[in-house]
Amino acid sequence: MKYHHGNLKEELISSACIVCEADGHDRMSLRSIAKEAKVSQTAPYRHFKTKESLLAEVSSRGFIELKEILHNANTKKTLSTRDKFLEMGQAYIEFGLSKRNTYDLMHSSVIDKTQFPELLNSAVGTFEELVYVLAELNPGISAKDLDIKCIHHWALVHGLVGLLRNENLDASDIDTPAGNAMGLVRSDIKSFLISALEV
Amino acid sequence: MKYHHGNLKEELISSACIVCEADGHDRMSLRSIAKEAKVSQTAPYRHFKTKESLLAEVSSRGFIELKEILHNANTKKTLSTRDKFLEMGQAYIEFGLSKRNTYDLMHSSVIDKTQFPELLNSAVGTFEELVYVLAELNPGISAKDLDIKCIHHWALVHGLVGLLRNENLDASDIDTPAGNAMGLVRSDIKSFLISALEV
DNA sequence: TAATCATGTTAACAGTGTCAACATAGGATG
DNA sequence: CATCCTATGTTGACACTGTTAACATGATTA
Repeated sequence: MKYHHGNLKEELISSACIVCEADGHDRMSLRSIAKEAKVSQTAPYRHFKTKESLLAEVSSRGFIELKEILHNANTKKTLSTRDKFLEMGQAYIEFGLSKRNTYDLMHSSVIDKTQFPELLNSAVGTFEELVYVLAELNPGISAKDLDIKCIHHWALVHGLVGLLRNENLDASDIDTPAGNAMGLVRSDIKSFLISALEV
Repeated sequence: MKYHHGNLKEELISSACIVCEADGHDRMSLRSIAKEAKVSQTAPYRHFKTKESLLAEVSSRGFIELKEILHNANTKKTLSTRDKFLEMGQAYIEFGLSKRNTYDLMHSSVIDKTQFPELLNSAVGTFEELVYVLAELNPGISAKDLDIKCIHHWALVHGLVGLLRNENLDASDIDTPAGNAMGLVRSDIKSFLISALEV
């Protein structure tokens, strides 16, 4: 049996990605993923200074994956620019809903992004993908207005994910206006995006 | 010295509200707030089944406070309906930024809202405040369209809070498009709302 | 007065992140 | 090849966490 693992860092990260999405970042323990890698509970400390820094890596990969997803939506050559934009919006929301816990981590305050430059870059990279398509969609727009438009649309889809993901208002047994509205939107996200983005 | 505290439940809640806002809900320990109330570490369990249920109480109060803030904005009699609506948007965002950690808890997935009916009611109540002003602003709108409009605007301000609060993109030393745009929006939230809400 | 119940207490359990001290594998250096 | 160094692993320990069980006492009610 080898004393050295050989690929521990990578295995810890991918293991953390899986556990984090399965159980949520707050229920993920360093010890459990160390155990899963058949390694002692303190071995991860040779590769990550703290649990937070391992989570930062997981978060970073989340942003990179999201950027790829958005990029794919934005490069479907058969679509018009407007439809690409809509496709991106849908893809974003789908990611937020399907990778629920990872998305949670990505926007969680347990990680101070300013302390992890690599993570900050990944997050910013995601934003850039939105800049591209909005620039194409609004020729001649000023840089400032473009930036603000980006924030606007990013906030909208991000906020919608937050509402659909966390509130659970439509999942409850109680019949409420908010819950019903949420169910309506959830059942036809594309229509909602068309009306909300007004493109 | 009295054996019974007399008002422990209320003191635990208000203490939890303070600690939660100061340190964040994930860094708040039951034991520490029990200690602060000069009571044994298990005393809270006579009033709350779990830590989660205490946090649910904190969250619920957050929603109630937010509802009041929105209601105040919506009843400034000197303002037009449109301005009331804008005022509400600003008030919402200010709450999200100033009561950062409480807002975090309110939208956190550590609490399953469906298990705390009182919390669910508080959350739904906040939504209703938005319904009122939008109904006034859009006379003759169908119930369905009204609901969807609510989701739209709620998602926008909620998403914006999320971006401004968590991303920290503009607080970092790194000069990025996303960071610059965020700074622009943050410095003049009202202008952003006017352009984004298109009212 | 006696009994019951709400509300406190202490002791303990299993689990957590993290650190210090130690051990070894494998590459670099003589 | 022998030696040393460093990266990477180990064990043991610490202080902390939420939570439960068993016990004690204060207040209320029959």
